[in-house]
Amino acid sequence: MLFRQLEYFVALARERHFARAASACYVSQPALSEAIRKLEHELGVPLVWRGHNYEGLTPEGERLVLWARRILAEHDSLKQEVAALQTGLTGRLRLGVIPAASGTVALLTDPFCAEHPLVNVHLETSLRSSEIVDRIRRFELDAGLVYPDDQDVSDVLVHPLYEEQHVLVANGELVAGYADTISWSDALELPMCLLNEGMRGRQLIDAALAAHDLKLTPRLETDSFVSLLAHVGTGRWACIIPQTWLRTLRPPAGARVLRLEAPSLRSSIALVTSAAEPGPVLARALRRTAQNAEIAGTLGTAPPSDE
Amino acid sequence: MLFRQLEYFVALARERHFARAASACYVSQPALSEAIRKLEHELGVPLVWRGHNYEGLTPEGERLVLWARRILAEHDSLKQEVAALQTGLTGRLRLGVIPAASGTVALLTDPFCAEHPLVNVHLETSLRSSEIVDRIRRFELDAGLVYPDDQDVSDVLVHPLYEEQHVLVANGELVAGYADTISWSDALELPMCLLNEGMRGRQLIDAALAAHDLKLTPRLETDSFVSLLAHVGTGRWACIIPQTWLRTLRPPAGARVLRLEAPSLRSSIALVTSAAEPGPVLARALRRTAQNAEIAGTLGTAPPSDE
DNA sequence: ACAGGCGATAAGGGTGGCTTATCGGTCGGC
DNA sequence: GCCGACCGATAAGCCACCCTTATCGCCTGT
Repeated sequence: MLFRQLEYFVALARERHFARAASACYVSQPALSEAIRKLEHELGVPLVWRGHNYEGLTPEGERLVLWARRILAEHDSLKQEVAALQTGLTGRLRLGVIPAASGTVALLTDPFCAEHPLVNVHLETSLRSSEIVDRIRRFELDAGLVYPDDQDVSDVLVHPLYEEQHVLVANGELVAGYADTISWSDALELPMCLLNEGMRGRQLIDAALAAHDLKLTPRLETDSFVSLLAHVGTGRWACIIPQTWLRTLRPPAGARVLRLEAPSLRSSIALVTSAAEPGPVLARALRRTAQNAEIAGTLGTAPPSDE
Repeated sequence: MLFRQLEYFVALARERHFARAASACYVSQPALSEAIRKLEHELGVPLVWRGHNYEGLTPEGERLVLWARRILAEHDSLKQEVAALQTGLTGRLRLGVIPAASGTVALLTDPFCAEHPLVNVHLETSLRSSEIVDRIRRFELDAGLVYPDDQDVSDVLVHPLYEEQHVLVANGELVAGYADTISWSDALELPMCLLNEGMRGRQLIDAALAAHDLKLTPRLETDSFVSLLAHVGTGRWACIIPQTWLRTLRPPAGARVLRLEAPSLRSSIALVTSAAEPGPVLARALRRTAQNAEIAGTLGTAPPSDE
């Protein structure tokens, strides 16, 4: 059995299409077809349901693809680790980040890159926590920043980094009557833009409101924190975002930041990595960086000022 | 990189000799030499110190061999698991057993073989606990029965099975004056044969005696429980062995079994398996058997009678 | 000095995997 | 109902890789 066959097989499981999988592996379609056939022959089991199209994996195939992904991941880890012994860490760190942490991730990646100048970091910042954890399990990502709550964290290592606390951001004139705090019910009176209902950051807000028997129907919904702040920047909108956003990015000109009355919204952000032992060097190095980076300290000292 | 290259490399690390490693892999010596060379070229690091003889592995090589063993073990696990889905469990379960448990191991292997008739079980019963654990870490054994005390059990799963308690076995005439108990100091008066000083079962006895400021210099030492009992069978010797031996094997004709006065010698026996996740199917199945087999119950009910 | 052991090198041969070209079969659109 | 597009299997040829045997260079022990 060859590593190449396992790569082809994993590609096929991912692409669900022989020709696409072949092209993803930079080989011709017959080459991939035959490799799969050889694999099936060697194991003595059909791995793929063969209709006239690809029709999914057999139970044996489903089982094999888990092992294959693991073995290929360890194959990568092996190469990276050996390479690290001579030149220091190299290679690519694939990091999945929930949008809420797309600003704070720099507090992690920046010291990491400083420590390991030869490592290439690839970020994906539009993923949901569950997608990130799944892809770490499939060894398609090395690590992720997620909301660990409500996640199935079996088979992954969870390393809490900091707690985010939500604040209201609005143009100074819209909230002229408030010192540095605003009640939830007053907040509802403002022209509000929020994240989409499918997003966890929004669900946190909805849940907090529901606890007060309040409900918010924002005039504008978006999938991006940046566009939230951009709307605030027009002077006619308010939004609710994690305060951590304002420590790493400056609030729009003219905007003020108000704390929301208790119960404040808190949700923890964690670094997750595969629990496979000993796992890829890069993930280990990232965990080490996270321990040293004092991220909670950097973010948690004081709420951002609105000067 | 091919699985075959990793196999060759692991064989070389084990045999410490190119020609022997090649022969162990059923290939010619140049084939193995070139495969290693290719591996080094591919990784861009020397893996083997090249003098005129084999001179050990470089740091990178030491690191690689750990990964290689792991990957090859997972490769095996993969094949076994896929095969198990169609025909039930098959393959070979490699089990390392300390001599003290070479009788009781049947309580585990027997139900296991009954449950999984297609599995071939290979026992090695002359290993020390530390050797067993090391070889499990190197994926050369699937599981073992060991004394978990004093062992470094990182990277392995430990599953306690039962406690052994030592008893004295001697011909009836030698111990005619005793009911069913004998003191340690009286025991010293008997012509005693014991295990070698290097063996854990002997060290337990020496430690217990040392606690009473006693010391035993047996007339005869051996590395085998069977030969101990054989000497007892002559009628002129006494020995001290775990009682569990007498539940699975009958004591010699004419022999009597006496409990030793407090503090009784107790030492636990555990099943250990690799902690690699999810690990080989066979090891998982063996753990399941161990849970169901009620071994402690079977052995611990009452001390063996000497009828 | 010489023999023997060890690992590297050389030359040749066979297998296996990759390529392009083509086929058989199914499905969707007109 | 037919035609075309798409999908995966098959065919034939080629190349590369890996294994073999034979030999060499070097060191070591006697």
